[in-house]
Amino acid sequence: MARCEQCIARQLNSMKTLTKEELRKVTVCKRTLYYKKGDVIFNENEMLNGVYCVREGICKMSKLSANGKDHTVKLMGKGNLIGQRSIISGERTHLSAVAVNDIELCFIPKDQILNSIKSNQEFSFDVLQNLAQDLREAEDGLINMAQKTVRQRLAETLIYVGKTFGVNHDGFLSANLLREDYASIIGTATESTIRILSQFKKEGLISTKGKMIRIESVHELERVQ
Amino acid sequence: MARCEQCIARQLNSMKTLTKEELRKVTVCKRTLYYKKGDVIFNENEMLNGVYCVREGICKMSKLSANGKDHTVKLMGKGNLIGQRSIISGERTHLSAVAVNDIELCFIPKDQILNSIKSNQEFSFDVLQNLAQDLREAEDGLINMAQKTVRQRLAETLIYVGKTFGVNHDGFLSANLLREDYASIIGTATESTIRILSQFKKEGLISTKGKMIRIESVHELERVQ
DNA sequence: CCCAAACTATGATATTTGTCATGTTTTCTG
DNA sequence: CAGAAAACATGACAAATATCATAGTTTGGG
Repeated sequence: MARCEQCIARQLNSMKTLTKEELRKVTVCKRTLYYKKGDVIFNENEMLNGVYCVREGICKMSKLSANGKDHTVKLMGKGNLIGQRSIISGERTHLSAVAVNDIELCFIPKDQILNSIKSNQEFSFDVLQNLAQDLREAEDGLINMAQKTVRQRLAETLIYVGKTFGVNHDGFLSANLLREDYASIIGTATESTIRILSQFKKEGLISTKGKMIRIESVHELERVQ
Repeated sequence: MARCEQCIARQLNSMKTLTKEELRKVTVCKRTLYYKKGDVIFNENEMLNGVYCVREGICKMSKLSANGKDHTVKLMGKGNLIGQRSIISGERTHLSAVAVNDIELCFIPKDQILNSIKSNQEFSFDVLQNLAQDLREAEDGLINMAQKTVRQRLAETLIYVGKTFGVNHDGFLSANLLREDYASIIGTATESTIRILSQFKKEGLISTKGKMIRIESVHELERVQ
C-alpha cells in the first residue's frame, strides 16, 4: 500500500496540511483506482462517498444539456480533488467526471475528509482557500463565456492547456484532447473549433501533426481578437 | 448602535452561527453604510479590509470587459456577504460592487471574520458550505451561458429576480432593474433584451408598465426555448 | 410642472456562430 | 496489414445575436 506521506499529488492540494497521524489514517483507508480513457468516474446527480485525488491523467467535469451536448466546466489534473464541493455541501453531484485519458485516482472516504475539516483548523482553512480559488476561476470563466469570442476562448484554452498539462518532447500539448473536447470546454460546435484551429494554423499561431497541437506563439495567441 | 443579535440579515448567512460573545464584538466594530443607486462600493482589483453584509437593497457584482461593457456575475440582496471570497483568499477583488438601488450595508473588519473562521469551527464550516454553494451557482451559470439561448437566459433571470427579490403590491418585480442590468446579467446587448421582452409581452408571458415588469406566467416562462 | 437626461423601443443590416452534408485522414483492432 | 470506426476538415447555408440608427416615453431635478 503506497504511503500518502510520499505522494507528490498530495503536495498540490489541501492534503499537504494534514498531520502525520491523519496521513497514516488516509493511507490505510484510501483505495487506488484506475480508469481507462472515456470511463465514467461518476455521473451527475449521484451521492458521493468520498473524494478522488488525481494522481495521473486528466479528467473532465461536465454537464449534459437538453440537446444532448455536454459542456466541460473544468479539467482536473495531478493533485486536483474531484468531488470536494459535493462532499462539503452534502449535495448530489451536479457534474459528471469522465476520464479524458487513462487515469489513476485515490479514493478517500468522506468521513476522513470531513473529520479533518472539523478537527484540523489549518486543513479546514486551506480547503476554504481552495474553494475560494475555484469560485474565482468559475466566475472568471462565466465572464469569458459572456464577453469573449469563440476565437479568444479557444486561444486562451490552448494556452491554459499548455501551461497546466505541459508539452511533450516535440513541443506538442501533452493533454491529448480531441477537437470535440476543446469545443466542449469553450462552449461551441466541434466544427467551429476545427475551423478556428485551421485559421490559427494559417496564421502561424499553432501547428499540428495529426490530432496533436503545438503552440508556436503564446504571445500572439494571447493577442487574438 | 444597532445590535447584531437582532439583525434579520444576519440570519441569512454564516453569521447566524456566531456565538453571543462574537456577536457582541461585531456589534462594536461594525459600521453601517448607506449608498445611493449607482454608487460604487468597491472596484475591481482593490484590497478589502472587511466584508459588507447587505441589510437593504440590491448590489451587483460585475466586471468590465475590454470593449467597455460590463458583465454582472451576480446580484447580492439582503443577507448576502459581499467581499467574502476576497477576504478568504487574501487576494484583490476581481469584481466591482455597485449599488443597483439605494442600499444599506454593514461593514465588518476582516480580522473579526478571519478570527471567527479560525476559532469557531461551526462558523468556519458554514462559510465553507456557503462557498460551496456559490461555486455550484457559478458553475451552473457558466453552463447556462454556454448551452442556453438569450431567450432562455432572460426567462430564467426574470424568474430568479422574482423569486429572490419579490414583487410589489401590483405584482411587479420589486428589484427595479434597468433593461441594461438584465442585459449585463444574461450577457447580451441591451437592445436584444428589450426585443425579447417585447416578444414575451406579445406572447403574454409578462406585462410591463413603464420600466416595471410583471410575470404573468412563471410556468410558461420556464418552458421558453 | 417643465425640460433635459435617461431609458425604452423598433427597424435595417452586419457579423458571428451553428447545422448539415460530404469527403479525407488518422487510429484502432482483429 | 486491411478494414472499420473514429476523428479531422471544409463548404454551403441557416439561425441567432450584435450593431447602428432613429424615435418615442418616462423620470427626476430645478
